[in-house]
Amino acid sequence: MTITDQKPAHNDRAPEDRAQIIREHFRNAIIERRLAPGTKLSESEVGGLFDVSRTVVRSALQMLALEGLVRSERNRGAFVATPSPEEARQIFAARRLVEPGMAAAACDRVDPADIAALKRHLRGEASLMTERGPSARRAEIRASGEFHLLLASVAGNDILYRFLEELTARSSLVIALYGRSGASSCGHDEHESIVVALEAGNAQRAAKLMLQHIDHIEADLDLRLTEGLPLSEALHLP
Amino acid sequence: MTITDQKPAHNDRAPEDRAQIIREHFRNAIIERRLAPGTKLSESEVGGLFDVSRTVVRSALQMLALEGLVRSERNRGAFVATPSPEEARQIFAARRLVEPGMAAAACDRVDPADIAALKRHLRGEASLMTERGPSARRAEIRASGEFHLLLASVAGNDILYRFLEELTARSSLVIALYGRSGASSCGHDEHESIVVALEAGNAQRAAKLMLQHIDHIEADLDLRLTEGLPLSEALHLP
DNA sequence: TTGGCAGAGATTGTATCCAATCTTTGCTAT
DNA sequence: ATAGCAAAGATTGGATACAATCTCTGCCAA
Repeated sequence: MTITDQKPAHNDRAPEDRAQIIREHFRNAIIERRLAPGTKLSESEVGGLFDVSRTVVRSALQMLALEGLVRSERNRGAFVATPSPEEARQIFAARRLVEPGMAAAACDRVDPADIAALKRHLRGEASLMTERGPSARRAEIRASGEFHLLLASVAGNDILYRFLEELTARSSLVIALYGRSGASSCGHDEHESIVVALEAGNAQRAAKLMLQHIDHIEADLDLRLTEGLPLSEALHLP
Repeated sequence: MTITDQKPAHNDRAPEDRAQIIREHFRNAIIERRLAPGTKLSESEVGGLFDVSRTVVRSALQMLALEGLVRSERNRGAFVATPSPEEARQIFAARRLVEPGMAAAACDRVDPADIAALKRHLRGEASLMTERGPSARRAEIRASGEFHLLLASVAGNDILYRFLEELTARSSLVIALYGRSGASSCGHDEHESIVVALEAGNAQRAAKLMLQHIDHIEADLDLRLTEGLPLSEALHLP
């Protein structure tokens, strides 16, 4: 897998902030696992692909580094992040801390239009699960994370939304590295039951289901592998 | 108040990442309210003060913008952020969601050395409260936020620590704008009682006290003032 | 054969230069 | 006198050029 998989942005109607556009392209590529952890992101190469100078590429890479999606080493370059098992644990600990309360908050503010949007999303997830092929798989991974973001937007807190954007994206990296079953589709009906709780206005139940859901995602990980072997991280390099 | 209050970094033993150094200087200046919300941060001027090119200043400002401490307007420049009342509410909502659980987590992982560090911090806060002068006030504001960060480091989750760094810094801006009593010292004994709960290993009580503490900080704010008057934000400019 | 060293090539870090945009100032016409 | 407009100045956005650092390759010696 190389960064050449990345489609260049055609800037015909986007005169504003090209760095942001590049950032989003990489974000999507990382979430959908078209870019493997550890992939080198050369400034010149990226600049060539998007037809911009290194200046704007550096800006995009800096944003991605602050989000934890990219690891940037001085005088060495930028690489798609490879979260350690410890980092993975912290990511899910943060999600366990934030998301149940957020689901409860969403429950208090949800309106019929939100419910409709959530159900529409569930139908999309379901139809993706029936499709075959790697493209559908990618879309499924992506949709699974977006459910959590949709919930965050219902809760109506931009700051938490941004935080969860970071956490879900990094979770995708973690699942790519340590996921056992490969597909993270296991949780679809859990999404569904959370929406049911939301529709019923049962905040406590929504929070509890969300906590269980996160636990299930984390339970599918195998974080033992490189445990206590700091040098083994390097062995992941192709 | 101008950005000239900022002391330049002498880079004699810091050959690495000057942008990071500049970022931290601004972070501290904003937290300690030496830089007022809305202050213009001109790239040339900052570059002159730190004796670096605009390139590295831009990098620092971009980091600060992503943290929410600086608002960056295209072709206009960067300004110290002026959080809206709604933004302030979201910041404290996020803190209410995160910090009680974090206090509980800290309770489970705390060791005697942590307790000692926390008590040392409390003594520092107490002694600052007795001192007079704006310098002591600044240090007090800063120390008050650092208590929460200290707790986050006890909880041992780097990701939450970074998130809370952002939230406490932005809270400082909010208090500068909407704080009623000016001094945020009101909460010192609350810090103390949280440490007591921690020492007793009572996680539930620590969480409850933390929630109350955040509520008290927020209760000192007056968020009505500019409510519903979008244009009044501009009137804050000197 | 293996270890180390040196130099070439490649890549990042920073400064500077030019273009685009905004702001201000001063003039003109109503 | 005031509103509108235009040109000059200032500031940011982006590209390029140069410096610093790293990596890789090949040679030499043990």
